[in-house]
Amino acid sequence: MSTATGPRILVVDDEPNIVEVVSMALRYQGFEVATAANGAEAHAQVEAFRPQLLVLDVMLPDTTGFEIAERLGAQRSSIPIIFLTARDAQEDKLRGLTTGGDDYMTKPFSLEELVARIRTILRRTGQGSDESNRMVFEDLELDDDTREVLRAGQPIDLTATEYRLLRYLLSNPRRVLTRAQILDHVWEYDFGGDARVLETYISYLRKKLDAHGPGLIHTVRGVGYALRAPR
Amino acid sequence: MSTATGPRILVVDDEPNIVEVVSMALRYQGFEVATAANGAEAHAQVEAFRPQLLVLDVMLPDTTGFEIAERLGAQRSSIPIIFLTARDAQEDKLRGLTTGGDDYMTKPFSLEELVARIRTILRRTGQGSDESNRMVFEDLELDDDTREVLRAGQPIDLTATEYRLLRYLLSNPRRVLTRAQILDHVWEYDFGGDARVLETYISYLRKKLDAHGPGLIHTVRGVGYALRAPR
DNA sequence: CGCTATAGTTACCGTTCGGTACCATGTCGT
DNA sequence: ACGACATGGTACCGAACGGTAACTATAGCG
Repeated sequence: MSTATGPRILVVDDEPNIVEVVSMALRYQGFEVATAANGAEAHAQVEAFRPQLLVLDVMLPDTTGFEIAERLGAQRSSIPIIFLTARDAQEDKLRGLTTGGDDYMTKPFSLEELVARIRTILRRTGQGSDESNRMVFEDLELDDDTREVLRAGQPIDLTATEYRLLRYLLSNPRRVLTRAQILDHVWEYDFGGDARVLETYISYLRKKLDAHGPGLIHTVRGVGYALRAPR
Repeated sequence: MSTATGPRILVVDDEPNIVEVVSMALRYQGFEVATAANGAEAHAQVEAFRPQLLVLDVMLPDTTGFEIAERLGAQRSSIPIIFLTARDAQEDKLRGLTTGGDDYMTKPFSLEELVARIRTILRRTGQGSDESNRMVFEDLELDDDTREVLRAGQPIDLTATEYRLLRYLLSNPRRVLTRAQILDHVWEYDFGGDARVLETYISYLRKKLDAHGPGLIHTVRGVGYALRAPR
């Protein structure tokens, strides 16, 4: 049912591309999304849109994400924030903020990672769905808290990229995902490298997953990949 | 929605950041939290919120924590207080108060420490959960009263920082904790130093813990650490 | 039946990340 | 005041990771 409105998220960034990419991804995930390109718009949108979570670029044309966070004052405690910052920014400033239930990510990030963090925070603050942090498909289980992956009860060790890829596949079981979709979600949004990496990592995943059972990752030639039950 | 209400705690401090950080941490721990920024608000909240414990900054804009404590009068005996004070403040005044079942901490403190003290006091006054003061994971035991740590029955000597770190890990068994989370909880909340310290202390802990058994602290590369059963 | 495009696998290398030993500073107790 | 110990910072090493590339396998199609 498409009328079920998901949690409201406000995305604030002055780079239109980021806003575009992020908000589309979040809408597709069922969130309600509003956007703002500067501090003034952000404050207006907080009033009008009443978001349950903010995705907030630290560097904005007219202010900083920190200032916005401060000016939110009392409401602040009920609106967690995910700060976006350049890779080399001093993390100390941010670190203090994460204790408040906030979090931060360094640009460029993967959308898969962002969605995962949003889900974690909303779950923690009880505003999200009471969905488990656990994804299951056939005899494959993935627990996002412990970061444990089990195939037929057997624990499987995955690297960070392998894990992101598998989680994305698991979040869209049976659906065929195109190469472009997977690259866009699992790799950093500005990844410009060879698209062949994907095949490599699919290969890695299959090797580790199928050591304990028949193949779950199905190739759809000319299109992409899909998670399907083995026959 | 399961709003299982934990013990009610009132946090009083005029620094919004402190209130923010502390109240979020306590809420996450399952406490019900109200806040106040000055003496007037504090008194009002004691009336309205009926907290079972106060976290009370000594220096407030309109009064001092001591005065608030005094004015609470008769109710006082049933509401223990944790005073917060700057490091170099006269600790003599505070020491007298701790005998009454109260406690004090100097800023900056670690959240892990604050939560531990709150738990201790609530347990003592019988208002807390009937949770044991003992944490156990596999063959690892930690007793918060005696500050004893046992691995496979063997006592292990830990320094203060090592102990806080281990306790935080034990309070989130199996869950992967990010570097930022650990630094935020185990080190003082304004710790801005090099995050490498963490690895150093993980190393110390492993050395001491794993002298009596297989590794319990598991590295999740690119993310953080988790307490896991050895396989 | 064989050619071509697409996918899979493996190997390799540069870089990053984590572990540990070592050192400087601070704190506490005697 | 001194010594011992805890804490935090630095440096260096090794391992793991990610991405590229080269080679192999396979499917689709004329």
